[in-house]
Amino acid sequence: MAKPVSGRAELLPLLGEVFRAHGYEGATLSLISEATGLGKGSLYHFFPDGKQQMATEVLAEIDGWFEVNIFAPLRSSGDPEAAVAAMIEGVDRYFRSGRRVCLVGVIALGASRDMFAVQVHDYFKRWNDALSRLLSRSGLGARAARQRSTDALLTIQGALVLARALDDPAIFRRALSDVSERLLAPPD
Amino acid sequence: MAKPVSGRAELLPLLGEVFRAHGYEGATLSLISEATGLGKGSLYHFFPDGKQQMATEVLAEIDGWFEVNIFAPLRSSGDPEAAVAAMIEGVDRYFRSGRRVCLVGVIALGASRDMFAVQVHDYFKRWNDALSRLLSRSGLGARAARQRSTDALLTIQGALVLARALDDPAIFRRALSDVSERLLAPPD
DNA sequence: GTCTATAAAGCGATAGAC
DNA sequence: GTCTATCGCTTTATAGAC
Repeated sequence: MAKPVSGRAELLPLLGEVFRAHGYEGATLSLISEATGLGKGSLYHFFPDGKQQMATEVLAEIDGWFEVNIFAPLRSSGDPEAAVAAMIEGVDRYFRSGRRVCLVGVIALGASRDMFAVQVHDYFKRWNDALSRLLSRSGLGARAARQRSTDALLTIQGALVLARALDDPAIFRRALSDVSERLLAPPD
Repeated sequence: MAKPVSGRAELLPLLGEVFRAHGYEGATLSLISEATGLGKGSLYHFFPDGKQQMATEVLAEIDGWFEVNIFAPLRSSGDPEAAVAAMIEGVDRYFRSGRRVCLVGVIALGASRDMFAVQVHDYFKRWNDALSRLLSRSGLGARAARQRSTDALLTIQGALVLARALDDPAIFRRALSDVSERLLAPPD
């Protein structure tokens, strides 16, 4: 039983870690209650629609974090090298160098994908759009830019899977460095 | 309710699809019963240790399929180009061009990873070893071979995640073609 | 806003008839 | 080998006291 929690803003990150660790199906109200120090009554006070609302709001909070810290800088930058470097560093910190899993990816793979299909789709689409447009602005053709951007996103997701499967965070850091290199390579 | 099933050999693939679609936690005995057309009594006749045994045997069957169709050919081939092409084609067929998810990856991301840690770790390690040794035999340095091999595995996993998240199987096929190219590129 | 108590349904697993 | 019935427990969710 952790320390009780005052506001909804403090609540969402704790909920996020439970969903990350157990997936949507595996995240029981008991686990959530234990992680937050709040009884079920209190949880339903904050989230009248229950578990689904909790996950929806957690996804929205994650989306908001990436919007501010990753997507927006990508959109407003005129310097591809600096922007890519900043994205890589932000991603490395967010995923704790491969020791933290991507909740959006976890949900994308599971049965709960249908329930959150729009949020999952949007998160990756907006990331992909922001990144590929940055590459386009830097002189790359639209198709090549889109291709490199998609490759970057999928490499990050795959690195999280493999790093966890092999219990080797170095896989993630190495993949991030590869991503950076491929993103900034001269046009083919 | 699907048609009843006679032997254990017919049972495992059906179980596999349920675990794939719902994850370990989400795969309830009711869903399994429905998918196989077998009552719980029959399921426990085949798998006395219940759900955990089912998943263990499904993972073992998947591992066996990859051992025969992917890993072994990689180990015995002297022709890297042909071997990589055969691997890519086998992977494309197995994952139905990105429309089917990787159960080992799904479990690696979830809370049930600890329960199946050895099987998950072994699957990827043996794949990685077989592939990186093939590249070494073809003249690549051991470090570069290992690096390219890891990159290939993680790209496949990430492509499955992103293809599902964006509901776009083309992402998977394109990623496979990239993997093939990077695997067979001349030494840096 | 937090709690306890509880409802109703579903869970994994078992027993025993056939 | 398959089934139904059932056990004991946990699940999500609600009600109502404080």
